[in-house]
Amino acid sequence: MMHNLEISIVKCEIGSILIYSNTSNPRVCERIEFLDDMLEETPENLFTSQIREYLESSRRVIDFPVKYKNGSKFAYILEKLRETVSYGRITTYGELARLCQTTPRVVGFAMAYNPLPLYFPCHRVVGKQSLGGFAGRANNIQKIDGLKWKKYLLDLEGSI
DNA sequence: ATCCTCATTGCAC
DNA sequence: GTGCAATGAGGAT
Repeated sequence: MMHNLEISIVKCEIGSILIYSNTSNPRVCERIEFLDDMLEETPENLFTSQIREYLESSRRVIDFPVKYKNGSKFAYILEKLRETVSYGRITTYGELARLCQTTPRVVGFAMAYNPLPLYFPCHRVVGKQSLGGFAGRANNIQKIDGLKWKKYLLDLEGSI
C-alpha cells in the first residue's frame, strides 16, 4: 500500500504538514496530510519550498508534480475544483456539485478522500450554512482537529 | 459480493 | 422545524 514513500515535513503555526513523495524519477508527490503535532522539519526540497512559500503568502498555486488515481468521479470533482476556484475564493458543495453534475453529498465525499489537499484546494469548499467539514487525512488513522486547519487556511488566504 | 463509512442540500410535509 | 432521497469510492470482512 504505502511502499516506497519518503516523508517531508513543514511546520506551521498550528502543526505540521506531511508531504509523501515517491523516491523514483521523476519525484512526485502522492499524498499530503496535516498533523496537530509539531514535528521536526526535514531538509528543503521542491515540495517543502512550495508549501513554505504558500504559508508565507508568496505563492498562490501549488504546482509541483503529483500522482493520484484519476479517471474517477471524485478525481473529476477535484480537478474541476482546482481549475475553477483560485486562491482567496471559496465555493459551496452545492455549487461545485452543479458544475460537476452530481450532488452536494458526493462532493463532500470527494473532498473527504482528497489525497492532495492544498494542491486540490478542498479547504475552499464550504457548506451553504456552515463551514462544512475537513478530514485532513487521506488514509491515516491520526485524528486531527480538521476544522482548525480549514479555518487556518481560509484565514491565510483572506477568506476568513 | 455485501456492508459500512465519509466534509450536503433542497424540497415535501 | 423534521425527514428523506440523491449517490462515488474505498476499506473491512
